[in-house]
Order: sequence, then C-alpha cells, then structure tokens
Amino acid sequence: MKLANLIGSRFKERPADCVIDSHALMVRGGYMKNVGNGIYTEFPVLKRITAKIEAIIRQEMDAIDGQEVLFPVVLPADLWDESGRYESVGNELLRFTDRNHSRMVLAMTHEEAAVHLVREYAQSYTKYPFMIYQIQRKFRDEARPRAGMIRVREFTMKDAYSFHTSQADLEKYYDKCYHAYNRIFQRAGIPEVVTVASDSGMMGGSISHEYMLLTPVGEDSIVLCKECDYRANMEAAENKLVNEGKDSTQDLQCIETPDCKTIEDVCRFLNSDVETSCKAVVYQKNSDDTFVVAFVRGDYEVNETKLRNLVGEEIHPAEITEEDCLVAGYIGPYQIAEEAEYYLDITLKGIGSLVAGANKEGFHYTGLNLERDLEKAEYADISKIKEGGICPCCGKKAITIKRGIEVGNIFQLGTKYTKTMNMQYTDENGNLQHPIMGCYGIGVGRLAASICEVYHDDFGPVWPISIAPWEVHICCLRADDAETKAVADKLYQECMQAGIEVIYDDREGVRPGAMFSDADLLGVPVRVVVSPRNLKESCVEVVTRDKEIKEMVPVAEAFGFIKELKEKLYAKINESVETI
RNA sequence: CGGCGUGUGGCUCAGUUUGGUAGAGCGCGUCGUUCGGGACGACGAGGCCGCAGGUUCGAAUCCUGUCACGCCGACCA
Repeated sequence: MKLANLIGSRFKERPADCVIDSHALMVRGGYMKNVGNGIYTEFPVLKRITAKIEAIIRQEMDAIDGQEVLFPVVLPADLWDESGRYESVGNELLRFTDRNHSRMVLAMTHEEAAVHLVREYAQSYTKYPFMIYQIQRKFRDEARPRAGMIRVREFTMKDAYSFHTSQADLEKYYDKCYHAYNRIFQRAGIPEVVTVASDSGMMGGSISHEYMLLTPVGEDSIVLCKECDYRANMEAAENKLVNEGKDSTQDLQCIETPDCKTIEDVCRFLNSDVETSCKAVVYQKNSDDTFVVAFVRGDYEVNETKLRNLVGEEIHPAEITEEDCLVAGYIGPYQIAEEAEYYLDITLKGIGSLVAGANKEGFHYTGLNLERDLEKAEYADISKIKEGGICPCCGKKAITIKRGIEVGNIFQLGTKYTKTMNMQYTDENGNLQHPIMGCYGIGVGRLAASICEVYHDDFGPVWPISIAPWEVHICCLRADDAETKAVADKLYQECMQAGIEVIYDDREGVRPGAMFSDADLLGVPVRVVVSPRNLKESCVEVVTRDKEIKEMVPVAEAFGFIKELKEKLYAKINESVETI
C-alpha cells in the first residue's frame, strides 16, 4: 500500500475536543472520524488494527471450542420481555418501533438472542457443554460518551455465551476462558492487563472478573494489595476497618451547631476528630422515592454499588426539600424519621462516642454510642475502601488504588436467562434442568484505543507489531531522485512478495520532517528510511518505532534484515504469551 | 437528567464587550526555490459566522427560542 493513496488525512494540531492523548493522536493520525455523539467511523488505518485484534480473538475463541455465530443488531422487544430486561434495563437500551408499531430494541448485549438461538437445539444433556460467540456491533445509549473510542455508544464487541449442565463444568470452562483472555491480551501486546473481581450489576450471576489495563485516564478505580494478589474493582471491593482506641464513651448530648452543614464544619466547630463523626449520605429508591440513608464514618465515602446491592433495588441521590422528613445537613441515626430506611457502615462500628446529626435544624449529638443508644445497631459494608486500607484477603494494611480501563470481562451468569426464557434440557435421569450460562465480552475498539493510550509518545502511537496497521513503513526521502526511488521501490516489492505488510511513502515533494511525522502518527513498528544521504554509504536506515533499534544496514542486506527484525518483534511478544 | 462551556472555510482560533463590506495561521490547488523532524515566495480556491425567529437603516456581534458538541456530575451489562 502506498501512503499517497491512504484515505484519511493526518494533521499537526491537536483537536480541541480531545481530552486524552490516544483520542487526539487517533484523530490526528486519520484513524477515525466523529459522526455524532459517541459515534465514530473507522478509517482504513484503524480498521486494519481492529481487524487484527478480531483475528487474534477469533483464534483464541476457536481454540477453546467456541463457534462463531452472528446475531441481529435489531431484536424484537418480545425477546427482551422474556428475560424481563425490556423493563429492568435503563435508557442504555434503545427502544423504538418499526412501521407496524412493533416494539424493537437495538441489542446492547445478546444473552436473550443466545438463549433464543440454542434452546431448541440443546434439549439433551448430550449437547453440552458448548460456547457460541460473535464479533459484532453493539449500541448502548450511554448517558455520557467520552474519551474518543474508550466510551462510545456504538462499538464492536466480541461477546461469547457458554452453556453447561453443572456449576462445576461452568467453572472449568470459565477458567479456560480466563486463560484464553490472558492470551488475547498478551498477543495484542499488553501482557500487563490484570484481572479484578467485579460487581456483576444488571447481568445477574455471582462470580465475575474484569480485565483492566491500568492507566491514569481509566474510568474505573482498581483496588490492589501490595502484599498479596488481591485485586478488585472499587465497586466490588470489601472495606475492612477496625476502629481501635476509639471506644471511650461519653454522655449523649444535643448541642447547637449553627450553620454546620458538612462534616468538616461540624468537626471544626466542635473541635472533634472527623474519625469519630458520622456522615449521612441520602438516596431515594427509584421505585417509590423512599429515603435510604447511608451512615459512614466522616472520612469515608459511600460505595453506591454495595449500597444498591444491599437495598436490593435501584437508588439515586436524594433531593431533600423542607417538607421532607429529613433535615438536610443535620441527619443522624439517633431519632431518625421512621419513614426513612437507614444503614450503618462498618466504619462506625466500635466507636464509643460519635458526633452525628440530631435530625433537628442546627443541632448535632455528641457522645452518641450506636450500641447503647439505638434499639438495634447492625452494620453493613457500604463504604469505599481507602488507600492504605486493610486487604480483605491477607489482612495487611497494604491497599493501593489505581485507575484502569476495562477491556474485557467474564461472568458466571447462572440460570438467570435460561430460567426466565424457559430453556431446558433432559438430563441423564430424564429430569428437566435449566442449563447454566457464562458470558464473556471484549470491546474491540476500546482495546485498540487503550493500547494507544498506554503505548504512545508525543508524536504518535507505538503499536505492538501484532496489531499494528502495517509491519513495515518505508520512507523514501527524495522520491524525485531516481537512484533513491529505485532502491526504495525494490525494497517495497521484496516486502510485498514476502507477504510482509508494508506501507510505502514515496510521495514526491514531501519534506522529511512531514514524512517522519506521518510515520510517527501511523506508529508502524519497523521504519526503513531510504535517502540519498544513506545511499552515499550504500545503506538504508532501519529504526523501530520505540527507538530501541536503530541501524544503518547495507542496501544488499536490507531486506533480510527487515524480515529478521519483524520476526524478532513477533517473537518478543510471543515470549509473554502463556501456553494453553 | 443537573451544572459549566463552545458553535466563525477541512483543522486551530481571532473578531462579539462598544452592531457598520468576514479575518489569521495551518491545510488544499498551480508555479518556482528548497529537501533528515511538519520549509519559503508568488498567485489562487474555499465561509448565509449551528439553526429559527425578533430588535435595527444595518446583526457573526444585541434579544428569544432551538439544535449540536465538549467538560464536570448522575448513570453505566
């Protein structure tokens, strides 16, 4: 391929609306173009990258006996009624009607379609286990797309669904998939992806893992232990805290605390420690607006995911007005309005004397002892773990928190969909059973963008050779010079004949600086510079995009050198790939 | 859905306060000189100033509405 013919333009200035580097570089490099909010077209450069990622995914899915299928993008709402998700899923699911006023949805995930596909086929235990997968577009009407390809509304996803006759068999396959995923990320050049325990959210099921690429621009907070292998998404991370040396008690006193609406205000006013204060965070149930009050120690934050799981239904941050039973800014667990549900976080346990709101405008209690003063003090884990916190696994104070991008996930779904959608098989004993499912996803475009985010310099992406748009980039400086052009042409032909993926820049009149800048933006791992200057020494220059290798190679040996270098780069990636 | 912000050639932006013939740089085209990290000169093409109303002799500029995009938050299998 000649660069002169490549569709998509590269330019110098950073687009104003790009916040993260990978987004800016991919727009500047002619990888993608924005069509609408969270909607992008892939130019040929990016399409070549995503096609390579897809090929790797296909190979690994096939290697664990996956069978590729293709589900429709538009599904009748009936199917989503069966699982109950037509109602339960929020606005991310795009609902619409067709010309006959039939309710339709744009599939955002395909559990329903998967069950629909195989429920007649798999009526006997002899058909199990099996896995089907597809690589296809998804549409999710995200509230707020951002960061270029990282969070979009329409995207390509590999989604896989496995069916089993026992939990043990699911777990066995889940483990296989776990390793297949490791291989996918390793082969894509990012062996540093880590798995974390996660909350399974609306998918249902119990055990799930997310594959996270750690980077400061990631949207998820990842909890890691420095002493052991514990890793979890903040949403799912257990917070352990034992209050020590805070057990001394005092008498309960109601004290006037004018204009003290935040914990900081109150503690400053009373000259008390924030670690013996009780903070109220108020939510409301989506169903009936019942208040749900979460009490946590003043220096902790509420983990809404854990709270939501505890409440058992959807909640949202509350809006408290003067007519409500709660007094904003002065809410405390003692004498709280009976209409409100409340939960005490484990960070409050063991504190002998707390400062808390008095449920009365302008007043707080001091000396509150939950065990003594409440009828029943029960504690639940509803707070976010903090840096330096106690590891739930090894018990050491070694928790650290980092940011990450979720590039894949695996779930043990259980029978949620097979039950609701009435999928059954006959077991060895002639009994009807619901199969157990697992599901496994990878966002292809997000993966490409994430790799760019982690592997780039100031001038462009540094693609791993396994997913790079091309393997070799030949720059012919001074294509108007016949001798130079002849050498570059010959190298280009040799590469093509050898099946090397090569992009050839033989544009006349383009100055070296511009040519190098374009090459940087394309991020091809091996660059060959053919120029009159190099040819004076009868050499071409071969340099890797990461600058680790930079050599003058005699023209006669150039092709062999390039070919060998290419093999070396692949070998380097394959070193880190675990064997099955 | 709340808060903030931005819409002016393909891109980055000025011009809006104080209404008076639409600008610059990059990019694009032609010609020439250049040629190892986004060269220079000359000439040229390209914009109903997001859209719709209104005020005015006159609106990119003022007013109203609306749409789009971005950021923060909420939400997120």
